[in-house]
Amino acid sequence: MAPQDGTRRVPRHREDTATCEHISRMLARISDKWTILVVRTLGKGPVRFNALKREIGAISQKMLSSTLRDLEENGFVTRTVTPTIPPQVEYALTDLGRDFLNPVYGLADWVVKNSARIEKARAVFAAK
Amino acid sequence: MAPQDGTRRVPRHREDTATCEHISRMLARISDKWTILVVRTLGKGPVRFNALKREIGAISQKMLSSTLRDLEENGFVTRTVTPTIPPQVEYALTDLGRDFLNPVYGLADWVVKNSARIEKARAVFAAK
DNA sequence: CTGGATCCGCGCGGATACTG
DNA sequence: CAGTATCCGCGCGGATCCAG
Repeated sequence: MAPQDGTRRVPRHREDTATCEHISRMLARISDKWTILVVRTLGKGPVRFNALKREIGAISQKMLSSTLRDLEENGFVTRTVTPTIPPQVEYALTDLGRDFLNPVYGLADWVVKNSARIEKARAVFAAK
Repeated sequence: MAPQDGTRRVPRHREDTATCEHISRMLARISDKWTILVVRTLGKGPVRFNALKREIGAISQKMLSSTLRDLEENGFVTRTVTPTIPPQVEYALTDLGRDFLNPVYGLADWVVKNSARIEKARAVFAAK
């Protein structure tokens, strides 16, 4: 990602518009207010539905199930049902899901490292 | 971002919930359907309002101006007005904005490289 | 315990008209 | 040219109720 050669570190124009929209859709998919929190919690290991809900806290059951369904649909999460009584459902990250965490954390690290700069910029702007 | 030591490449639990929500907010900010497209276009160099609009094509002027205002507020973009007649307004990325492109492209690259895996997973899920 | 079904308020984003 | 103002439809997400 970082430049290995001597060129400027300004990212050049790499992808066409169609690809860029594809990326936008992907970003929209992961930034729907809950996905990151869910994926991060699943990163700690397989969890059952209500444990997951308790861990996250603020999420409604509707949003949790729909978020998990999306993640499953995209191949980031597996859903394994044990048909006991009461039923038991465990969610876990797939290899793809764990792999996905790398670029996401790359972005997360950037946000953490630069939040001061952003806050400062926001303060400057607010003082206009 | 990639592990330099010998540990597993599975991302560990690094941030607390507050930080994670901060990141989610940041992600929401950049994935609002237009931000990536705008930032990417600005990455090619300073552009004036209507040129930007023409370049992107599908965006409405309301969304373009509000997207630009958000980017300016967060310190990713500068807005320079030349009070001629007719007026002239140029938008350009700041250092922070260009720097931000790095993790974004990191994620973009991942999406490009793994879109086949995702599409395949979606196909498998659709066949359920 | 694990959700689906339904209702509803709110905000995003598009369309249109107008201004300096 | 570079926007602001207004209206409006639609979908996200919360709350609640119900089912296997």
